[in-house]
Amino acid sequence: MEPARKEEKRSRILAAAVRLFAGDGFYRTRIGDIAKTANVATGTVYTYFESKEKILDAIFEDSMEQFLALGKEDMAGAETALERLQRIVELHLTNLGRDRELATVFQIELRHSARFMDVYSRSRQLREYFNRVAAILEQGKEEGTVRRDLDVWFATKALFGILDEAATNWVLSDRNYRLTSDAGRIIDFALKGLSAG
Amino acid sequence: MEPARKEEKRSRILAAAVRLFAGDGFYRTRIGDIAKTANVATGTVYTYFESKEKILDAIFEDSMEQFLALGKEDMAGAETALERLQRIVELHLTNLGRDRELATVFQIELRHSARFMDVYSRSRQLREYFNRVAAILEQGKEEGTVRRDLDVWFATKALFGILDEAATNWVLSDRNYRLTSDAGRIIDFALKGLSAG
Amino acid sequence: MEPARKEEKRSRILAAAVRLFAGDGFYRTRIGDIAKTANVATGTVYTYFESKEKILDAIFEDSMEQFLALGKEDMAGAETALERLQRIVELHLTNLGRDRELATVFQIELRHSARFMDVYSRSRQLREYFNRVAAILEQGKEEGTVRRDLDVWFATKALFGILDEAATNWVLSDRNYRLTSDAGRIIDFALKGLSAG
Amino acid sequence: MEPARKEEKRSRILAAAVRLFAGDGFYRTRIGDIAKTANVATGTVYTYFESKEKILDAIFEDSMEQFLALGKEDMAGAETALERLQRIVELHLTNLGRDRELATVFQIELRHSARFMDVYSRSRQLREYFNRVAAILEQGKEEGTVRRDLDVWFATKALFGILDEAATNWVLSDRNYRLTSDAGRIIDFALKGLSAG
DNA sequence: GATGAATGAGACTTCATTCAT
DNA sequence: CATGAATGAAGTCTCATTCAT
Repeated sequence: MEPARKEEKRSRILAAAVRLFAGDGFYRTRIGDIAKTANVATGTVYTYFESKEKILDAIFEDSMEQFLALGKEDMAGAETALERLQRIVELHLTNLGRDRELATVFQIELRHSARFMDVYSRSRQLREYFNRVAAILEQGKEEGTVRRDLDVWFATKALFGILDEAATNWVLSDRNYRLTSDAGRIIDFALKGLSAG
Repeated sequence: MEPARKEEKRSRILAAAVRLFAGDGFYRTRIGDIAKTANVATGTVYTYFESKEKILDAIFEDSMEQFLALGKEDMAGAETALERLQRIVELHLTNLGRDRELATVFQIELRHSARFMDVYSRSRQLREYFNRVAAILEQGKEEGTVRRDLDVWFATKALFGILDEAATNWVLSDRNYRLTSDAGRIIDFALKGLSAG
Repeated sequence: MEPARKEEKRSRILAAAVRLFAGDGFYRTRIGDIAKTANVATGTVYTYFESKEKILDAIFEDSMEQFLALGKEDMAGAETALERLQRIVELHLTNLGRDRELATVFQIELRHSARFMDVYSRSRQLREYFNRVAAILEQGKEEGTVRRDLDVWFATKALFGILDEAATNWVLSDRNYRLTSDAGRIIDFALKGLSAG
Repeated sequence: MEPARKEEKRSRILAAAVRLFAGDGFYRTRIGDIAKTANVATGTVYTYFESKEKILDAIFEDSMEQFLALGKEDMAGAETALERLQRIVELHLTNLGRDRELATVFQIELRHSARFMDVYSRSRQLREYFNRVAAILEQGKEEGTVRRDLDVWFATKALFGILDEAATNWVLSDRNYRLTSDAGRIIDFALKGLSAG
């Protein structure tokens, strides 16, 4: 089979998995159902993925890779740290907000167990993402737009926590709003904090 | 059997479940193992809990209840919004930081699936917690220590996101630090934000 | 506890068992439910009966005993074989038709497995019953009202088969009719058969 | 897998189930034992049957279908109602008498509970059987060989009751006789009844 | 490479029975 | 005698994975 068709089949399996994981959860989704949804035979899934867990891994990796690539493009015109921060926040939200099912997998299904969490939190891609945010904050310090005494690594995690909470809330929400609509408030909070001073 | 002994057995089962859920994950933990760890027979677990999921529910509810009760006591001496905020942040971290296994269950195992997440995120206790934080921020607005234009509900969630991320990082971390040591940075970040201005 | 109260408790358990066996079937009925229905504790059931199966046995035996006793009384005025036959058929139907739940247990639940069937079919009481019917038929032969060439034992079983089928049909029927209303047709069929000659 | 091999495997499972249900009873037979006896893995049973109860259903349906088909063939040469009656009685007994284990399942295991009984007694196949017998009796009325005042439907059930009782007795009997040997007595009884007149 | 029937280990839950109180 | 919490063996069904075709 030519590579293009193979790749296409792999994608179909991955797409089916996202759909089903989001709907029924990782543990309740059966490989057979993924196969059926992807219009392949059960055994075929194993031609593309070693195990059910590896499918989850692949969803994470593929999506992160794509997200990081998008990030590179998207950052092109942004110069100042604040512009860049705004961009990266918007990208984070746009990216997750584009596909609720994928977002569900990211916000919930990828966090099944300590083992999973551990693997993902140590992943090259997530570290790369954190490094980019941290770099922006460092740049801000140099520019004088970010306060000198800020613990950059801590702030990076804090920002991630806020974005993550926003995304999870969106995924679980009954209301029908766009996730990106949170961008402004997130930036505002992150920059100025709560205090009146 | 006198109530005290019954209660004690229930606690033993719950404690065993926390230990095992934290170690092996919810799905990989067998009821039989919980029973063995709690020194009761398998069937006994079902005298106290309808199902494995109900055990998870009970861990959540008991711990949240205790946390909320603690919150009430602990807030006693705190008058100003900022004092109270400080207290509640410390309480959140102290409470989770006290027991790494329980924290693991809270930060990871309780987030198994959209269904679970949904149930927990809509729980009376979590809402009560959010309401308390929101009330503090409102108080701050009245005192003039919190800026007027702040979206209180959003800020509550953002703060929770930061605390949650800190807790999850602590749970997954190899380093041996006290979770409460993050309190200062969290307060600092939450109050002042990133920006230099 | 005085004997009367003991006996009464035993009866309550038996009555509860009949009700539940008829409704849910023997295997699906739990001892605990029988106890609850009888207003005693689970363990108490075991003071009166060795096991769940023994409860079934007791239902069979008690009811058969009562039926046979009734038979003796009831037969009093009947002299001729045909009168007696008529009486015994009516008694069979009246007795089962009186209590649909007990009838359900007799027609269905007592026939659970070859082992059960075997035990009941060899029971002293059932044999006694068959003997009485056979005796009536023998009497009929002597009187000249029953044909000489009849295989009495076979005819006894055949008659029982007809009664049994009628009872089972009644138990399973949706229609609301009295089981005794079959008596006439049964006697008619048994006496004259199908044939026109 | 070609259909023939699939069908063969299904049959093996069914045959194993008949053997074990007859020997140990439905409730005491484990799916794992059926599988072992049929030389397949436990899970394989579930490829062919949804549940243990469905296996029992399949035994009933397959056997009844075969019985009805046999009935059609066998009736070919019989013209008069009495010939046909004779044939159908013989067929009933031959069919059950051919395989004691299958007969045990039919006479005992299929009658587990009111629910089961209900389902089977309302089955298309059993009704078809009753209809055939009833049609024969009607034919007899027209021919003048069956008495005009006979309640045909009742007589059908009565005849079935006699056959059923004979079959059950055979299944439970220690003596080693052929079930068909009851045919003559059944016909005799059914035609002429008990009475001397 | 693709298929999907077969595998069989595994786990939750049930419930008859026991026994300390 | 009565209680009912505790026991733990048992069994159905599931499903990730394999492999012969």
